[in-house]
Amino acid sequence: MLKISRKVEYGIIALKYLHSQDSLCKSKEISKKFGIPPEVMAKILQGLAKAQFIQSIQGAKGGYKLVRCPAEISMKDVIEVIDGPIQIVDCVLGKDHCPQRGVCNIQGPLSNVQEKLCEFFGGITLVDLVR
Amino acid sequence: MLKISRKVEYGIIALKYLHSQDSLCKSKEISKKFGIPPEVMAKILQGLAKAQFIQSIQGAKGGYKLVRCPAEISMKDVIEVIDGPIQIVDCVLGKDHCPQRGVCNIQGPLSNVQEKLCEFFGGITLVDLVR
DNA sequence: TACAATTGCGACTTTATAAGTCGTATTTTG
DNA sequence: CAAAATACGACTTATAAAGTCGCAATTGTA
Repeated sequence: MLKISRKVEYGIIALKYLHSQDSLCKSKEISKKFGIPPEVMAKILQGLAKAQFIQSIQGAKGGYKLVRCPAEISMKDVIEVIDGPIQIVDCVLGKDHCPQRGVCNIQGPLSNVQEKLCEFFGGITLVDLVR
Repeated sequence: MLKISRKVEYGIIALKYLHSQDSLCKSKEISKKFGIPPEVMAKILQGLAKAQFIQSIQGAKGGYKLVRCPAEISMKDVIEVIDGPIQIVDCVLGKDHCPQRGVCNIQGPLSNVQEKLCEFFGGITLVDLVR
């Protein structure tokens, strides 16, 4: 309920670590240091690389490094890259055919809340998470 | 992910309905009107009654009615009554023994985020959800 | 050029939690 | 006493999160 997924946690942990290191880090190195399952860590870093928050360098001696300014990485970004769009209820973005369709009295107000929540997480950056 | 549970949705729907009616409403009446499973609706209303947001009257001719001012019912209240405390990650309130214990670099900052999130939902009242 | 170390990707299994169901007791009205 | 409602707890089912496995692609180095 209103939980941040462990993947997002792992992502933030990794981003913070990459920020503190500022040299090439291997996926296994991070997963070992923080007790994160290595396959999971790998996939998260791959996703973050695809989204251009970090840069990946393949091959032996490869690894990842942060390439964006921490002030320009928000929690909203990280959440959406890793878990997809923030959606407090299924109906708001219209994906779901819930039984309340038509009579539901909360869709409008909640879509409003959702928007504000996005702004909330958009306003929290890696800088805030480093403190 | 960051979802509001269906129970909370149902709770908000019911509270809004009770607000709009302002006479005794039966659980089945609400569940029927909004396509909510009656047993689920019943338990949610029981919880809201226990928490003193609504008043329950037992027996034939019984039902529920709103007894608190809508401006004094926040989403945080509703969420916590129905689903328990808002907890964006397990570690923050210390319940969980996560593998990151000790090396985790995000507990402090995230507990801060959690606090702000509580304020966020504490600031949204039934009045806002009626509009 | 072969090998080791790394990232990249997809399918699968397991586990946890949300959601819903069922049965029965209790209260109150007529 | 019967009918209509709330009250409560145990159980089952469905869904989503979390983790595992296997193999391909890339690159440095002996």
